[in-house]
Amino acid sequence: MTDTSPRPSLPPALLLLGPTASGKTACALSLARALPLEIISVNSALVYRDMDIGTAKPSAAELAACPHHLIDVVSPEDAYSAARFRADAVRLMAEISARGRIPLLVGGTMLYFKTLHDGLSDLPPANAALRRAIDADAASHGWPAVHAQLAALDPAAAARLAPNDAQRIQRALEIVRLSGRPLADNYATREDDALPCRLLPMALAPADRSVLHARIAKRFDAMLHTGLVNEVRQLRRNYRLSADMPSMRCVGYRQAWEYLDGTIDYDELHFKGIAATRQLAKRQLTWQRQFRETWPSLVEVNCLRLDLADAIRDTALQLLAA
RNA sequence: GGCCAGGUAGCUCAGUUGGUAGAGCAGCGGAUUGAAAAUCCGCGUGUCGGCGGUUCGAUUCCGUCCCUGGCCA
Repeated sequence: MTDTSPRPSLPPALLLLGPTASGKTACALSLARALPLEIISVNSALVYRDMDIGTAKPSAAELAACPHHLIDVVSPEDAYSAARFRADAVRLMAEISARGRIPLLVGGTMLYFKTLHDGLSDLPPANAALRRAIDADAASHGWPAVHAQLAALDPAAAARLAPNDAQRIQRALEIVRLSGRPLADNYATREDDALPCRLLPMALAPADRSVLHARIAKRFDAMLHTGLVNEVRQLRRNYRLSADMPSMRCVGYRQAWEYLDGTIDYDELHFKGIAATRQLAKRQLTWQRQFRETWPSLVEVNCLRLDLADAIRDTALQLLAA
């Protein structure tokens, strides 16, 4: 389960990862024309229904061109998770392989890819009531105080976290309280659901960051012209949403939310939306550098080359033949 | 053309009672186990508009020129 090296006994699964705006969707559709694929989306934003423009969700025609999975599977009011992704992806890979087709896992949520490659520990799931209590505590005393509480319960866990890392402090405290054991003990027990496929990973990376930045700006402009603000207006009307929900923290949606609240003006929406997207791309590329070092079989392709779709198709065919 | 206010980091600005300067944002690097498009950590030398002058020393004071904005002609 922690190995991407060839295991001929298992059927193959192609992986295609890359930063936002690197051309993953087009490559995936091109691959689907050449191979009997089903696509599994590896994207924490595409899971949300009615969030189409800001997530650059594939069009209805594109979705119809090839079976897609893990798109539009939850309400914007709900949370998805890395663990749920892994379970869903493992099940889907097995089902698709059993149909005699090849799973293509494509997306930019790098933690999700990591859960496939490295697996997860057997941890207690999120507990809404406990999280609410911790949030309330942090609101009145500050996260450093919550961090100090964690330090009293589990010094080693606290030592690994910055006093302001709200999300991880909350999760660590949640795990320690629910399990009654230190975080390290929890991490030591691994889930034992082995992958049903051998992973053949491909990555898109830009040879020149500034070109990716230009694409990001152009695409965000297009989203605004296509009606991103109106999409968020509809979401606010049709769902019971708040700014701190995972769906409304997505790039573009957070800024559109602030714009609709009147906190920022249109120019700021434009600037901050593009900046947030660039920052996302940077974090994704940091993950990819790490994958490059730890996944010996990872094949990287420059996403700025003009014959990208052909290059990816050829790479995939080579990996499958090997 | 005259008067006034400005010209300091990629952007918006602070500051130095004369000892060559610092915030926010952007950017860059890193971390990342059920919220991850999240969350957090680290990184600031820039002819302080140009040229002269005063001074041991000028980004700071003086002169002059250039540029920007406003008001008046």
